[in-house]
Amino acid sequence: MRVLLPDSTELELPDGSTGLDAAAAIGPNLAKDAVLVRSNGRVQDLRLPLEDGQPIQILTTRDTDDPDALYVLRHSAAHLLAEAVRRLYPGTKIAIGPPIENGFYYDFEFPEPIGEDALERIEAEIERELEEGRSWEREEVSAEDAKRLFSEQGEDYKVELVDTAEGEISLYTQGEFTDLCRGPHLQDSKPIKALKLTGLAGAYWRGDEKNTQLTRIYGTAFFSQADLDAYLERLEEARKRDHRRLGTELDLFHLGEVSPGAPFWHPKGMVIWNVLEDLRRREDLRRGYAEVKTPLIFDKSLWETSGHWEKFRENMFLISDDERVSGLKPMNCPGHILIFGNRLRSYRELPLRLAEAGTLHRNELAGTLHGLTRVTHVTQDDSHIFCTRDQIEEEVLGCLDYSEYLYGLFGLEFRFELSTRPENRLGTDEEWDFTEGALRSALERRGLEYELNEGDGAFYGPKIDLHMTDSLGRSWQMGTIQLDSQMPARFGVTYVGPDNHEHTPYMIHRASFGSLERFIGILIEHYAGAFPVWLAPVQVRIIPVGLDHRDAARELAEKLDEFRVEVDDSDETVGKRIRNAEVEKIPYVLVWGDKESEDSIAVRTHGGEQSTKSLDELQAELRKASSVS
RNA sequence: GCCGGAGUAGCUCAGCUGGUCAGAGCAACGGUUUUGUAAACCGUAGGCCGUCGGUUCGAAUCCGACCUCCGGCUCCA
Repeated sequence: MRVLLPDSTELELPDGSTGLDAAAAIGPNLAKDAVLVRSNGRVQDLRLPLEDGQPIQILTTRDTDDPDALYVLRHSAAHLLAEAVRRLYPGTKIAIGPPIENGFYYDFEFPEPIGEDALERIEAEIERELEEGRSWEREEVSAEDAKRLFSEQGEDYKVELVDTAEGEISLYTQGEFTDLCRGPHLQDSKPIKALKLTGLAGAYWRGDEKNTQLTRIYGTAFFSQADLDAYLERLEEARKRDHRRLGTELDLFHLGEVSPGAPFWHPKGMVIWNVLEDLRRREDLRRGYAEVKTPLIFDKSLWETSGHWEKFRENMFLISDDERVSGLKPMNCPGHILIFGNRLRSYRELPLRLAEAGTLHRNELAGTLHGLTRVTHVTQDDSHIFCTRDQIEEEVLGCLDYSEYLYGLFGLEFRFELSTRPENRLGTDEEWDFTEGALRSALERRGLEYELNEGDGAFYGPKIDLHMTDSLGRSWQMGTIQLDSQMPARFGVTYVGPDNHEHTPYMIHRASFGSLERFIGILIEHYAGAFPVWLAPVQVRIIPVGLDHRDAARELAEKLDEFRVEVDDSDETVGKRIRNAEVEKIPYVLVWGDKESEDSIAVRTHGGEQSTKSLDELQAELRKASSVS
């Protein structure tokens, strides 16, 4: 057999050769340092036979940044973790332990609960394993043998995994520890030069909260101590971007115990909020949305009609007095449907696009709140488009365009997900074929890449969600486009078609920012608090050098009053006031003293760059920087 | 809701093997200084040590419950 090497040369090998054989044929050092084989984008264990005629690439311990090489390293590290836990805590059952982005974890069922201090002990045990050295043996067995092995060991979770496994069953053994595993793995533990256990958490077996909760131990591993140090440093840097921290430092908002999950917006945070609101209002107008406002509180009967009483009551804040039970709205759709249904509608009015930055309240499960990105007081830039079947695709395209335009303004990176019919759903299969097809077709017509999220749609229809990642790598759902063929029918709203008959409209739920709170949280992290001029709460700060310059500084501020300008004439040195402006991340600082005039203003931008500009030049520059789009 | 942590001045944190343990820096306030591109100097004030209960002669410190926050799981915009 022969394989193709990355430099395009061919390598002749005996039939049935493995990746390790290939590496050895090239050189003994390569064989020693090899961690896995990559072929056509697929990774493969070194111990497995190669396919004839295929290109291969041997990854080694020197590929320290390669995600595949790191995955293998961390996967093997997870097995060391499991071995250590089993030795230290007899009777512990092991579940699964995959590599993940930035590390790995392993899930266990401990006989007794463990605390965080256990991590040190376990880490020490892994260090001991590393000093001793471990090597991995791969073995393929029948499902029956695998089940026998694991049931003898009392490893119920592994037995269950064998039952649901597809394809070959393979085992990896290191030392006295054998695990069910598809691989690939390292040859031995030498490449694991740095390892750290990073956390402890509860996690449900197979991700289902109805199952038993296991204890998950998180860790990470690298090919060198320097890489681990660099990773920890990056984490620390990311923490500095955390919007919760910056929200306090920049005096944008605060959260208080008296109203969990409901932000108090401070003046500076409110500036950003209003810039976004203005932007949204302008775009809604431009794109043919009509703004409405609907009540916060609705009688229970409305929620029964909408289905929220049945499906969403757990997440609703309820109010009751002697007279009646009401609920604070968790969504705007019922209100908008009531506006649509308030009088007879004609097909000539469609598509009817109603928009509202509505205040919603959602009583989230304790333990899920998170700064601005997960709140109980949610402000959605919500709109509902009532349209005919034929209009759906065009409207979805319009929503996609809206989202891409908005996120483009901020230079945000995001990804689309298409969620399709869930098991628990309303409507016929034909209906779902049509609605899913319409969303897919709109995505494809715009040439957008998207991930398919099968079975994750709403009970009333499929949806396209826009997802983003925060500074610590957590993924958040932002905007959403949901196609709904059920809600209008539940409310019995109709329009009169050209055939003079009544028809039920389709409804598209669309939010572009998603929630203003979450969006601002993400924005703070995206800019690390250093907002561009058009978003910055304070755009320009003027610092008079001495007492004599105060009046001139105020005059200058007046000439720049189309911008958000402040004069800092506090009794501090110039150096201190500059520092304060830098710490507050104000984009423009103007120092005004004896040397300055309207023809020559000392300009300092955030970060320290200095220049001299005339008032006209400065105004032109600021106008450009503060305009949206 | 579940698992593991944590809650001490406005902020960041020390004190937490029970007994001068109510502490520091920054911020605030007062005074001196009038400043030229990231921190002038001196002083003052500020805390029911998250809340409630228990153990003890004595609790910020030990125990319990609750609240909130942090890291995850689940759920979600």
